[in-house]
Amino acid sequence: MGRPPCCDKVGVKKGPWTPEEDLMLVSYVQEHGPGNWRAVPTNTGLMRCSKSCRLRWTNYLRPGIKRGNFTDQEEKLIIHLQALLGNRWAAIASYLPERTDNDIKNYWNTHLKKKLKKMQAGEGGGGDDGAAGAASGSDGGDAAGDRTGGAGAGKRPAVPKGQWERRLQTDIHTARQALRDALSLEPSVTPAKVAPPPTPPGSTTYASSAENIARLLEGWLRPGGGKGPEASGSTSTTATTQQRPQCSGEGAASASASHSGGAAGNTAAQTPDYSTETSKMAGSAAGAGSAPAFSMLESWLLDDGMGHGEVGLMADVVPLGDPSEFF
DNA sequence: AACCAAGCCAACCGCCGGAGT
DNA sequence: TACTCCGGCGGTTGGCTTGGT
Repeated sequence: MGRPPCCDKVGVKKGPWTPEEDLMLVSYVQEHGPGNWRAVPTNTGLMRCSKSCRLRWTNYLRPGIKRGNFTDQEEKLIIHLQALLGNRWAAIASYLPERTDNDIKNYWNTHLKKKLKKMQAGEGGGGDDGAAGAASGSDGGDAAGDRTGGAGAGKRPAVPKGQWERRLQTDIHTARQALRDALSLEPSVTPAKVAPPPTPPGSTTYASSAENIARLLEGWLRPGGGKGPEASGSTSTTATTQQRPQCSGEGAASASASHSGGAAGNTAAQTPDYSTETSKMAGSAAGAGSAPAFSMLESWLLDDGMGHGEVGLMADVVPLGDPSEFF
């Protein structure tokens, strides 16, 4: 009812984030932990909407985020989960702790949708149709969102959150089965077989403090070093896939050590606790690829004992153990 | 070499539910 | 109980990049 906008539109900066802004945000989160986003712009001097800050953090600066290079297994997982859950990207993302819902959503919209369509067009198209089949069974990739909500704008599930979570829990077993099927279709696609994504050049260790981040950014901002500040607009691509993770992920890793629940911790899409991963990630950042993640996936699938309907299973499985196995 | 179209992705927008007062 | 605030989610868009002509 007449709720004011989350931030005044005047004097609020929009558009791509600059490295400086990222730095400010990361530094702030390091100090205070994520959450209380409302206070972020005022406390940091960022001319950004609180929402924008949160988004930037969760989609980009948060530790443990892997960008680009979706593996076959990830693809399959997404396809299956999408078939099961519809366009609940946050829920889907909770099964892929390294991915953000935005990333998954984008990937779905730009790649997977088409892929599935193609597969269906080519029908019978054997190959990986284990996955495709599952997806096509439900909604064929398009308009998937409608399967959930329907009501009104069709934006929300018709069921309240609690119910949705319960439903998700019951879906877990179905999901598992589907995943088992998918993976068993290609038993040869073992972690070892999956070519790890190329190691980003210069990915050594991570910033674990504001200082380090600053140092990283220094190189970043140096005119010679890549695209320079102006390119910040395109924090995208180049800077993104290579340098950014260094500063963001790790820098923030220690930050989240202090994140005391803040905003986190209610739904299935809950973000994992990164508090332990800081240094470990550094070591593994070098060449991990995604293979280990799928070892975890496999063990998750095989571990029938653990599944008492926990939501955010992967999130449970993943960060609590040894994160280094993951990244 | 220049132009155009398609693809991709980061960010924005609006809505909703939960928590707090 | 009613109201407000805040954070989260999914859909959509704008702008940059890449590929084709």
